[in-house]
Amino acid sequence: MSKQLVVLDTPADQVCCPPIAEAALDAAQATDLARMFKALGDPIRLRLLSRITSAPEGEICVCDLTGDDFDVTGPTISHHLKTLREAGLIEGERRGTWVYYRPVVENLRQLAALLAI
Amino acid sequence: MSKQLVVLDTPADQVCCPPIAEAALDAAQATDLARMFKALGDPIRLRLLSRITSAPEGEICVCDLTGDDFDVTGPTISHHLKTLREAGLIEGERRGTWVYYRPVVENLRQLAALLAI
DNA sequence: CTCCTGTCTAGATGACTATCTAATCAGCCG
DNA sequence: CGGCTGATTAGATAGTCATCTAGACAGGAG
Repeated sequence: MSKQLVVLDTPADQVCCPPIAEAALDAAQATDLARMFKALGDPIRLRLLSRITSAPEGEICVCDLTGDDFDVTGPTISHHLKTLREAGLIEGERRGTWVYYRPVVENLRQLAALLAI
Repeated sequence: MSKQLVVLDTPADQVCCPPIAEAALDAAQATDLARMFKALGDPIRLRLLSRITSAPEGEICVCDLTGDDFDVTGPTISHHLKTLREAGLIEGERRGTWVYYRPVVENLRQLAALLAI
């Protein structure tokens, strides 16, 4: 089995929807959107996302995320990054030795718009 | 043990924070905020919140949420409402026979602001 | 008071998740 | 190639969660 390490998987693209206060979500929309919110529902992932979105260059090296700031092991960080990636909130790219992550802005904006009251 | 059914519990008041893209969240802020996002991370809760926030009167009777739209039992709906309530996203009040829920607007707005990019 | 309806709590169960250690893959350097 | 570092995957385990059924509580009607 030749499973490759594919960092750039393209997931959950373009979900939808007006603000939740305007029209009731249907089940299918809710399922997609809940996947994204669920990914935000962990303190470590939220901090990772914050570090990624606030990176000055628009992206950040994983090597800058595995420092002592988060007191979990490297594989755990990697697991959380994968969760954020599969939710469509970030995307990653390997360049030589290092892997860089950046936010998927339109999906983050969509979540923000959804909560606008 | 005289545990009363208190629908109006006051939880998680006023958490904080500039947009995640402006400054990295610290661990304490992330914990509070993740609790709210986690509550949004379930399709049924997201739909419930949508129904509540989009209710024409600004609130909605639980009896209007336990219909056939959601194919889970009444207690499960009740459980999800409790989760949303304890996360500080909605608040409820009994008036006679019925219980009404309404959104906690400032907390929803806070989440939206947090995701602004 | 007694019955009925609406809503919630309690307890059980199966599924999922966060975390770890160990192992693997990718790329660089000598 | 052989070894080194960065990052991910695999597999195990303990804890959490969504859901159900059964039972309890609140309030109104007879």
